[in-house]
Amino acid sequence: MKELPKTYEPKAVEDRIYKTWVDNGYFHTKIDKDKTPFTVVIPPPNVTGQLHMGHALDETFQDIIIRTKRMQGYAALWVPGTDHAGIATQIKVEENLRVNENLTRYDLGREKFLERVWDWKEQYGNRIINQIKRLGCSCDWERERFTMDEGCSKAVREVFVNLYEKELIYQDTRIINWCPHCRTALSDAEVEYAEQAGHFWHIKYPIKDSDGFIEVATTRPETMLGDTAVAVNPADERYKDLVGKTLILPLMNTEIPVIADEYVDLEFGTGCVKITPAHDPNDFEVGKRHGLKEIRVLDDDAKIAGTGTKYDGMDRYEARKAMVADLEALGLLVSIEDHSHNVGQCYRCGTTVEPLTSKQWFVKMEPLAKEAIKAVEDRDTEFIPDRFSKIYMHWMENVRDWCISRQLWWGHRIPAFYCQDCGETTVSKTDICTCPKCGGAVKQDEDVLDTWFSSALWPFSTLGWPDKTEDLDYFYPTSVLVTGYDIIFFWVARMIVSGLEHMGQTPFKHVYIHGLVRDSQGRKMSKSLGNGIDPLEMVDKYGADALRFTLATGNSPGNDMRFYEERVEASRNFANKIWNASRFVMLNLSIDKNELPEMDALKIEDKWILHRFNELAKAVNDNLEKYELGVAVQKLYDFIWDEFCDWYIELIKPRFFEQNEDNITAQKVIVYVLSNTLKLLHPFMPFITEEIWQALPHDGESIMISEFPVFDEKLVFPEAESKMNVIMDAIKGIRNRRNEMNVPPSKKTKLYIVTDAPEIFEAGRIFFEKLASASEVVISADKAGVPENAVSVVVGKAELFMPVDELVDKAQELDRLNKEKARLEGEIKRVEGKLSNKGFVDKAPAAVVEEEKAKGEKYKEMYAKVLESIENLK
RNA sequence: GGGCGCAUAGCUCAGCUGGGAGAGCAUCUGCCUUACAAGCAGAGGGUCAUAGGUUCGAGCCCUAUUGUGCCCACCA
Repeated sequence: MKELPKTYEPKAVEDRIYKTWVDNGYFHTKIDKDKTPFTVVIPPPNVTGQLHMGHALDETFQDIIIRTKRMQGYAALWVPGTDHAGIATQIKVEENLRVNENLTRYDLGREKFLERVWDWKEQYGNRIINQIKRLGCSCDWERERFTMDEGCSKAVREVFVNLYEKELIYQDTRIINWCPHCRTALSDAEVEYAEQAGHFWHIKYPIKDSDGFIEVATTRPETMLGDTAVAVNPADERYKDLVGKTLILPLMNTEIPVIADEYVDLEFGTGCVKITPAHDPNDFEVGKRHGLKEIRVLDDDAKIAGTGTKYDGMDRYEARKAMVADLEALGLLVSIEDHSHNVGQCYRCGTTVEPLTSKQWFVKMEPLAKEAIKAVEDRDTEFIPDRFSKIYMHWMENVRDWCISRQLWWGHRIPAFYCQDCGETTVSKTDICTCPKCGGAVKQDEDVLDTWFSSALWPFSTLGWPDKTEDLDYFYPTSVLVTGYDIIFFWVARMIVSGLEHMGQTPFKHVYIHGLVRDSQGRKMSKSLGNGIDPLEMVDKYGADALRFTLATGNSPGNDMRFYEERVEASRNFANKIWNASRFVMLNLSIDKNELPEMDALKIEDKWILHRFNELAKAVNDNLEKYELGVAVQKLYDFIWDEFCDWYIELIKPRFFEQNEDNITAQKVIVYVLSNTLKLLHPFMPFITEEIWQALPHDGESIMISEFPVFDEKLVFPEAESKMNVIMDAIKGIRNRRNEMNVPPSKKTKLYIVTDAPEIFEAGRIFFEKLASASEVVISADKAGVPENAVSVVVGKAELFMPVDELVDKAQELDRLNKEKARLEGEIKRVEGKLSNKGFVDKAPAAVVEEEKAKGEKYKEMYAKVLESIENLK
């Protein structure tokens, strides 16, 4: 047996073990008709950066699930990959270009620029994959995918053409969200709203051929250049006579009508709303209803343009300032109120987005959403926890058409071709050069698709769709999707839509939603705050197992978690505890097979630990089945530390240090329990469990492909359990008593056990010597032999006495006994109260009633003993 | 404006379908006991936010309230 170091050194084992797993092909999942498939597709990390704690959490959960299922005998497939992350990546590369070479993408041109992005993808895509590997993730690397690889690109075009042909994709000029910094359209989901302090400007719009005017209130005076009407509520008595009149639009000096529309709120502002159809979503709708012109006054950089005024060329905020000043000079500015309102911001760069009309491509959502709602209603897909299905439902029910075109270069180019001659639009799965209608030259649409368009296809594009592959047939639909609540709308919802539409089946049975990882103060980890903790740094310092354990523990689905280093340290300590317990086992091992001994040879403590282990196996299986990962791992922790290490190892030490038959039995039991516990723990802490398992007698090549333990009828020993509980309670009672009296462990005392259940205590005789500092154990039915000067401990089924050299302080002893007496009186009263309650006895389950009765008996027994002790003391 | 979380020991959080409140860290006491001081043996500390209700029985279910966080929403 090689000498094992006293502390576990993850660095020395992790890379080596991971390599063996990969080399032996354990991660690669083949189609196996004899097995049930269990499929997980990874939420592909963006190729923009590096692994952060959120990824670590996400990957850890997935790996726990997939490793469990693999050990349970499923054909468990975890498909890895990365996302091209359109805007995010393009911004990064452009930034890089600007800083290093002082160039813009326009300087390079589309083709050259895209080469640069591919270089970036190569570098950072690989980096993040390597980081995932360091966490120990058992992905099938032979199936690694990228959202812009050939297959995924093919899927994207297939979907685009299909939807176009079904008229579910269309092109139209509508009001969209525009990010002037990224210079692209955004979908509604990509806009984040933030409360901002602003103003309400009250402005006079003169009435034509009159010296009267209408007062409008606006938060965005600069858009007034594009006003094409002023609206009032038709029921508003104040303005009834003005409807149909003409106003002179200040600064522009054009004529605009006063119209009546229900949209206007009588109570709000002045009751008169300036209508700017080209720059406000509501006004756009009002404009449609009234046939108003849409006049765009802001260009793609959010500068005033095309108005023919002096404001042309000014930035939107600069123009606002200038215009307010001019209005004031003209005497048309009535007042400025403070007013805070919601402002939309680009989710990538934070720039205030501009609603404006633009020609874009859209997905018609309503018919698709219907199916997606039904799928969740019918529970074809279930959210864990369930409350997220409500959030999903609400979004789906109110979803608007999805703007999918982006004015970027990095992404899937829209497969639409415009004829230069006849103007025909052709949407095609393959590139075309000539117009199918007139034969003229065509030009492909310059724009690319929303990055989420390709992500939406991920569960089936990664399995080979649109080709009818065996993989697709076998592994689709996937089993569970693990992701954070922050991308339910972006991703989960759209995958469900796509899966139903193109595969006719929802893409996953379960959606396991987790929360965000926050810092110790509950703040979101972010680069700008500098409060992020690098998961790789934690792996370096404490090991991947410790990090994984930390992330899996004390966490429940859907809830955020706070992360701080001390927790990883505690996890590392746990790993070390396992290491040392195993070291102890190995240092004392003479057997070379892992097999249970004959049942007849088992001693009480063996039966107890086997029984406890068996209960653990059952619980862990149950919890994992219900995705209660945090509960499962907590139970493993408690079992290993408290029951296996602190009790079982201590209990068998006397046997271990003697070379007899007993010793072999103990060895067999401990090897069995340890190796099987390691199996249960393996999905959570893959490296250390493998390392130890390999060193123990074992069958098979690797713990990761061994069988996951389940409940075993043979290992049910309830009697041994309850007897051990009596013994352990007695030991704890003695320890407690000795500690109270400041008796050092080195000072052994004789122990008298007065009991009417001597067989239990006989079986535990040696434990009292080793674990309760007894120099000698005397078991008897009465107190005849117990010396005068002894302190007592009353436990279930027995009274224990320890003679001490020092004189016992009678007053103190009496005080303690009286307290104990009062406590027991309380307990007895409570139990009797319960048992005399007819409702309880009649309605509570029999087992619960029995339990109460047993407790009552025990307390009464103890009470009698305490009374007796008090008598004796007097 | 609507919806959804959370409120449990000093701190961070578990607590699975209702059957006498738990962990880690922190604090206090004693231990280098031949696996582990990254450890061992003990201890202290909680009217489970508040008020009602259902139930034989509520941290858990229902209602209301307070505090706090998040998501959604076109009030210019």
